[in-house]
Amino acid sequence: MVRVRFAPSPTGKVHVGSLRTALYNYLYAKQNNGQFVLRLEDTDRTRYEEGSVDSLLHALYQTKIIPDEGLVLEGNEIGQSGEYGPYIQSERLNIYKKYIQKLLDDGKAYYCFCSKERLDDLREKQKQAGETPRYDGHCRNLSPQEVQTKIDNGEPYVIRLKLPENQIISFQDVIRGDIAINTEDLDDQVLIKTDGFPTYHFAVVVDDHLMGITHIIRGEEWLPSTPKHVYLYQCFGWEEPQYVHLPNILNADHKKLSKRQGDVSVEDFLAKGYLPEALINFLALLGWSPEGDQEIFSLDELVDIFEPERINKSGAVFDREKLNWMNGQYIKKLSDDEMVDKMVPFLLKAGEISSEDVLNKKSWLQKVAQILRERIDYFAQAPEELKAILNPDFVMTDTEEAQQIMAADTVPVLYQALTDKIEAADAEQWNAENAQKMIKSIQKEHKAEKIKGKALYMPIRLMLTGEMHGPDLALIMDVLGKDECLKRLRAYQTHHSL
RNA sequence: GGCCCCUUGGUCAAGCGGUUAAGACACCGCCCUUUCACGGCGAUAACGGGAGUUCGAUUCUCCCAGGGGUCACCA
Repeated sequence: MVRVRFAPSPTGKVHVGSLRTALYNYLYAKQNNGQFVLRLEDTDRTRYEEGSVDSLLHALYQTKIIPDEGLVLEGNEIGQSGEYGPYIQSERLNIYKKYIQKLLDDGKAYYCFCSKERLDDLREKQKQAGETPRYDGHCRNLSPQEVQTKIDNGEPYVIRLKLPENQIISFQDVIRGDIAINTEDLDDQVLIKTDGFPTYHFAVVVDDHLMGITHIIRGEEWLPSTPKHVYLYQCFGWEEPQYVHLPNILNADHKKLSKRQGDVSVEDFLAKGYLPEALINFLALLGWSPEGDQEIFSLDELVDIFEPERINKSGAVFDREKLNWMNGQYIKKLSDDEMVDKMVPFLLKAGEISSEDVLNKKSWLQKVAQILRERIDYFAQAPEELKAILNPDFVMTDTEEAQQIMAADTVPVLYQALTDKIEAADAEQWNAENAQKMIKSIQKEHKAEKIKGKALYMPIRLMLTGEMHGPDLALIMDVLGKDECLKRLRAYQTHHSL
């Protein structure tokens, strides 16, 4: 039975790198009919951020990386489900107490009364001497009596792991193979802090074992401390899990992707109108690739073809361009209704449409959405893309080229012809097809003036939208409607006295 | 600095001793087209370096270099 877990800390919004870790865990669990557990590692109360559990759950549920066990969403409430709870580490303090006692009894851990000042001082001296900062074992061999006296005196203490000297600890990583580290290069890690909370290194081992976790799929930054975890498993006589250390996700500068450099949280990407499916698809292929050339995969397909053995060893740069492309692929496949649903919030927020429009102009919105579909990578681009069409108070582009086009002596003729046609048009029959016919008929009727091609379309485009570029003119006219077209034409005329 | 991990085009990557070293994104060019976008076609572009092993190394071994991670009572 495969059991995996995703165990983030509630320290803010969920990072896309974390989402990838969660995804790989999820994929592996699903393809093996195992369980995907969500546990909260909240042993550092100083870093706790309000609301992060909420955003964690929502990020996971929106992207469909839904936990089978542990922290789950029950309706809109956060709950815990499963037989191995509690799944929040701060609720498991008594459990850690029990297991640390066993370590203490076996002489595998010891009390340490060193003050923060002494430790800082020590570290500083070691650094200056060019040595690797490391605990010097000051309290390693205190007698039970000394320990008892200090505890009775109320001296604060931590409990440290008593690492054996000069011993090789080795383990297997599914991606990287054999890894061996000498305990001389490791520190007597603090297991229990002064406040009685466990550190990550202790809690993770106890919990993973107690929760029956078989595979630990996590970020590469944990690789150097894994020997400590392995040693703890050995101390307890527990079966070690399989380790899978994922390569980092990098910035363009090849540094670890960090919050300092733009948006990196799942929430940010979704808020920009990236589709959850696309984000998942992109993340899945960052650091892993299946056989073959296919690149667009649903979550279910990913479950089928995921192979941890094919995960790459080296870090992968998070390429926004490729994500944009992929998201665009997903947008192109959206239905009209889905397009409208996704697009509307962004247009509303930008004030390009009103909530009345949303209620009353469904088919109109669908036309707008169709125009939009092939033109954006993510929905936050929608207002800008549609601005020239939706905003009646657009500003005319004043490039030299545009001015030249509008200075042509065919423009007044064209203006008049178009205005006449539109006025004569049946508002009931107003659509893209008829708009196109209108333009074509102008071309036919003004062969003599050579009003065709660019000289025909570009002035119309400029008069109606103020822009030289944009969607098909007939589509624009359709969306604008008869009255708005006339209004814009006349506005142009009054401003430029044709 | 110690330790650990990594190293194929700008980016993601395939490759697992013998290949004209895939494919995708980006970039550039052409086509489609009233413009832009979409789409289609095409071009440029890579095995970090040095020793081995081998008939033959991108692929195996070692060394070096470069990059990253980690050295907390943070995870």
